[in-house]
Amino acid sequence: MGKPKITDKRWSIDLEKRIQEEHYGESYSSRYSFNPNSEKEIFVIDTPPPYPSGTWHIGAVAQYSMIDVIARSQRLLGKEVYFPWGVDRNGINIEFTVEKKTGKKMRTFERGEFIDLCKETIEEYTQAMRETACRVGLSCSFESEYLTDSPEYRGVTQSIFVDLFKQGNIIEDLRPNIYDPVEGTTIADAEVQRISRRTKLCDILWKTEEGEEVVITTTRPELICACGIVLVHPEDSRYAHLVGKELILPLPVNGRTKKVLVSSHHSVKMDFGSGVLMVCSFGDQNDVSVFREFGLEPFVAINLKGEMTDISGPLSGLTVLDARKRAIEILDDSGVLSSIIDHEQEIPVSERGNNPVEIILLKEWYVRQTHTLERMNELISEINFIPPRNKQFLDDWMQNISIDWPISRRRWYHTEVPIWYSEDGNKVVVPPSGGYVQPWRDSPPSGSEVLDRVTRAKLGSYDQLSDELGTLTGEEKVFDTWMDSSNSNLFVSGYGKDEELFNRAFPTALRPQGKEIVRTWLYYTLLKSTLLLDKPGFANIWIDGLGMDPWGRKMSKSLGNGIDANSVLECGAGGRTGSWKIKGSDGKQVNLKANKIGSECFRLWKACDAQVGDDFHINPEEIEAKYFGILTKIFNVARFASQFDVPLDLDTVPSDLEPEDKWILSEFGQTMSKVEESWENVDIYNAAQSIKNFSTGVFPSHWLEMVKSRLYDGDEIASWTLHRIVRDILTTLSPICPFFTHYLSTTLYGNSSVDVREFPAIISSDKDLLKLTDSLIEFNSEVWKTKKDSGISLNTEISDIIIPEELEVLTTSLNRMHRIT
RNA sequence: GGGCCCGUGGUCUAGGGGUUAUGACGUUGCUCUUACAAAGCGAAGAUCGCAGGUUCAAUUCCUGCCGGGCCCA
Repeated sequence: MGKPKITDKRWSIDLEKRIQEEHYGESYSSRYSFNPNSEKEIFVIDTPPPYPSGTWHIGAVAQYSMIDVIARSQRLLGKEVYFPWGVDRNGINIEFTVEKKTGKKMRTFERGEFIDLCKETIEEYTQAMRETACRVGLSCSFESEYLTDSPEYRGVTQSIFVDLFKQGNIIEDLRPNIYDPVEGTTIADAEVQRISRRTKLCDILWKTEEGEEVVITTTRPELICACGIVLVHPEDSRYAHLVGKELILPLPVNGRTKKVLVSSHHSVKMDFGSGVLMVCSFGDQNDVSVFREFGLEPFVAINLKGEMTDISGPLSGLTVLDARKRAIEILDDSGVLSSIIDHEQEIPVSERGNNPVEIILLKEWYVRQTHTLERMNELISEINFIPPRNKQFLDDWMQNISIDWPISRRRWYHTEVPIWYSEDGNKVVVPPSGGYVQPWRDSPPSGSEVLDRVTRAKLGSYDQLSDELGTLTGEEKVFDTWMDSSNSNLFVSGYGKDEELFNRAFPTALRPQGKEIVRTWLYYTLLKSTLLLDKPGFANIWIDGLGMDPWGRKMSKSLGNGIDANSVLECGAGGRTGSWKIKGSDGKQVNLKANKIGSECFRLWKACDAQVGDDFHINPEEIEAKYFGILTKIFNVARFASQFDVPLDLDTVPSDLEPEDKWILSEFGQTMSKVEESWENVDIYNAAQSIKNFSTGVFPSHWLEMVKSRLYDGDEIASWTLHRIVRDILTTLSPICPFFTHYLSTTLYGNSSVDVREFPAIISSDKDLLKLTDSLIEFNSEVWKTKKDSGISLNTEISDIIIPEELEVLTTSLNRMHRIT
């Protein structure tokens, strides 16, 4: 026994930062890097590459820190873990940022210049994001960082496109697509959001050829020129006589018939407005399916700039909104506007630009998906979902898929569609796999292939046939960013570059992600695995809930309830406290304050406070109040232990353990089996709870109190038991609190618990001894209570205490502990 | 309009057909006992959202309703 080796009085954020800085030094990559040639079981985690956009959302950081817990716990179980660090940098977000910064729209730039600007800008954000990643303690392979806008990553996306194209699973076609006219690009179903908005609901008088008046209710009078059919419900007796007749369009049109047929269809809502529906190409998805069902030729009413075409007569050249106003004026002037009322309506907008979208006919590239859903479901059924119920999000989404996935976009800072067209348009040139091409400014590289554009039959090599193709046109369009993101599991598992690794590592061991991107990232990734390899993409899929504000609402800018990740992680550093102003549920501002949180407390909170898959409330005040004390407690247990000499051999169990030592080792054994099982099942919550309960509960309160006098007497057996348990607690807690346990274990034992690659051996689990626990706790409480009630301090001697029969084996220690005479 | 999740002491939360329902924070009383007052040891505090149903037995299963949230149309 001597002075405590641990000199700090308690855990602090400054100490945490000091350890962190040391940790991310030279030893870092040897600690956590991935060895693909390892004999151990390979465990590849397909981490979600975050998108750098200024600040990193606290909910996402919380989620990410739990992925780190999984990575570290799998290492502890002896697996060779690849925890990649990727950054998603393609996409319209960074284009918006650059547009905002420069005050100029993308298309006013030269394309190459704009791309360079995007790259520079995103680089700054990438750096900040990496710092936060380190601050929260991620044990990623930062040294092999991948960027989705790198030539290497984009090259993989492009070769997968070529493979799928040759297979026939990628096609080009002229179809109605969802289009964002402001940003000038097609978007996919998954990128559409709905917002509530006030619109004008117009009742318009139409006339049959015979002059009978019919009221049609619509929010889109400007689309009358694109009307292909008018529908009533088949059971609506009010309008049965109209079916088969023709109505005259109430607005002038250009270059099309002025009459449309009335028919019946079950999709019509009888009680909406007049119950008569005009179907135009294309107001919404229903219109698309009606046009398809009735075999109607669509009219092109809106062009790529979002302006009305010639067909709209007097509205021609106006934007959709202006055209709507003008249409209402014209209808009013001609006396056919019977009423106009304000109406609350959900309208579809683009997720990225928040612009109302239109459905227009466009020639785009598609990944075929409707034909393969059944096979996909079969493969998905082989995957383990954590928690199982969150598979529902995927099932729901897949049930509603009815059209192919449009993958081409008319933007710039994305991966280019790697294809060139021959002068006659009948042949295409695709690049060899491995490289990255930019067809809008490059010629096809040597080794490219020439294919028939329709049949995809190989016609020969580009090197031989280049003279016969005429002037090539490079594709100008780019890919949906999900086309890149959905290769992440292939990319990190070695697809196309390390076949041996890929065979061992695929299906990828784990896909961790939030439930909000099931319909995009998860779905598209699984689609690719099915089409390309006919395999399930993953062994396990871990779907976590979302970080919500302290009152259970989604954090968003408009609600003013967001919390910045760094403000929580830095809370308490250098004596600074944290303070957050958040709008409460009643709309009033609420002030939250905390003195110290940091990464270790933050991670402990997330691990202990929410079952995976549930949405979690983030309240910094609560994080500190509930979890900092636990760190203090464990810190002090370690500090207490540090005043007793560490036995030379902690691995060999002494033969002369006292009964109380055997008992606590059994209790500990039970905890450890539960923790090991939880780590194996990727069950962070139960692992965390078990460690926490043991190390702040029965271990210090009962066992430690019982053996204190033995320890002070220099009893080596008690000291062995103490150090063995403390060492193993630190080891098993290290996935959750890596810096905290690193510091304590290094100081006490000279080895860091974050370097352990084998789960600690379980010493004992004697069922008979475990039975003692309840009566021991009860007995101790009674003695403490008795002393308290009689107003004597705990170290005062007491007599007349009878030790229960079942605790007889512990008599000596209990007598010394309570000073029973 | 549809789907999914949730509703357990003041707050957050575990659990799950069957003896007095888990834990934490907060509240409160006592205690600076050779690790720990940024702590310890006690205490109080819950008709498990409401109404039905199944059952010998429901907080747990079922139905409906109410409330909150997320997603989709």
